[in-house]
Amino acid sequence: MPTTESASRTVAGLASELGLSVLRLRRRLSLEQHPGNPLSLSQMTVLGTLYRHGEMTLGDLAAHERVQPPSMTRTVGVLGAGGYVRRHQSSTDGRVQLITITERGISTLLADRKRRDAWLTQALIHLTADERSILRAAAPILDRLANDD
Amino acid sequence: MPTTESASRTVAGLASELGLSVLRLRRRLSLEQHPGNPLSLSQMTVLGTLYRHGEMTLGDLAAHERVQPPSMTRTVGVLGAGGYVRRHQSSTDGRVQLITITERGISTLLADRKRRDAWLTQALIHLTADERSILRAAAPILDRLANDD
DNA sequence: TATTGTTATACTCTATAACTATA
DNA sequence: TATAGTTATAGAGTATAACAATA
Repeated sequence: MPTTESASRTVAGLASELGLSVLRLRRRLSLEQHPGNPLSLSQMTVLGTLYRHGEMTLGDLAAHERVQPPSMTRTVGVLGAGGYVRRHQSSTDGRVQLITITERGISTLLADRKRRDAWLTQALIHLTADERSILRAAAPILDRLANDD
Repeated sequence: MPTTESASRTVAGLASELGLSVLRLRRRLSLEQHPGNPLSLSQMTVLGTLYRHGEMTLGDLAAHERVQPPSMTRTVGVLGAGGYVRRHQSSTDGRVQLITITERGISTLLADRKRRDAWLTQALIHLTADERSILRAAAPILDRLANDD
């Protein structure tokens, strides 16, 4: 029976193990973080992206989040209905919808993050400082893997 | 506007960034790895767990994968219909369903992993050796975060 | 009664295809 | 014609509630 350690010695093995780890952790994150949070993890990433990048078109937002436009239309629709984002047409191109995060979106994002990260923070506290350093170094690499073309 | 680097300096910030990174990478993995693969990432993790642990009850499998029993009933049903796993009642407890991976399940698991990991492997190749080392060290830590209580 | 697993049902996130409005 | 976004529809994966069978 292969173990994480032995399988990770090759690049392909690392890819495989990383995929499984990411899936399981993601599942746990979206379950464990939910109670009491008004927004899903997906919705929060959209708010986070808008918070960082400022005004974006719906298409750019979809591309950044790696979802298809109809999916983003829906997500933005829900966020807009809740008052977390605002949309307005571009003055130079009537087809384009520009999306911005509202004050309410920002405060919700920050508050939600706090609550949402509670258990992961708790879990991280139980790691050694070295292990946290590894994760701190790994996070941006994971992000690049998710976003690079 | 916060950046990944600045936000990660605190434990809570690390938790937040890690959560976002994991979500995005997971989304990309399940999209990019799909074409040509008969099994979903979720189904594969079940096969992987059975491959490692050998015979398991449906309940233990659900607990290990962190899903509710009805979800696992469905997943195992699909895998059983495809001939990837076999189920038989416990001889000592008529309520218990014991699940094992079949030869077909094993060969499919190994073959699927190869194809499924193709793009991630490709992405990993573009990293530096140091970056790969970080991920190699991070994978088991992520797994512990996902599985520890 | 308590436990294991199943059935019935519903929700979230995502996709593709077809469409509208604008360029 | 081509592009930006929407509407309609569907599928995968998950959940909760209620149930059946067994302990």
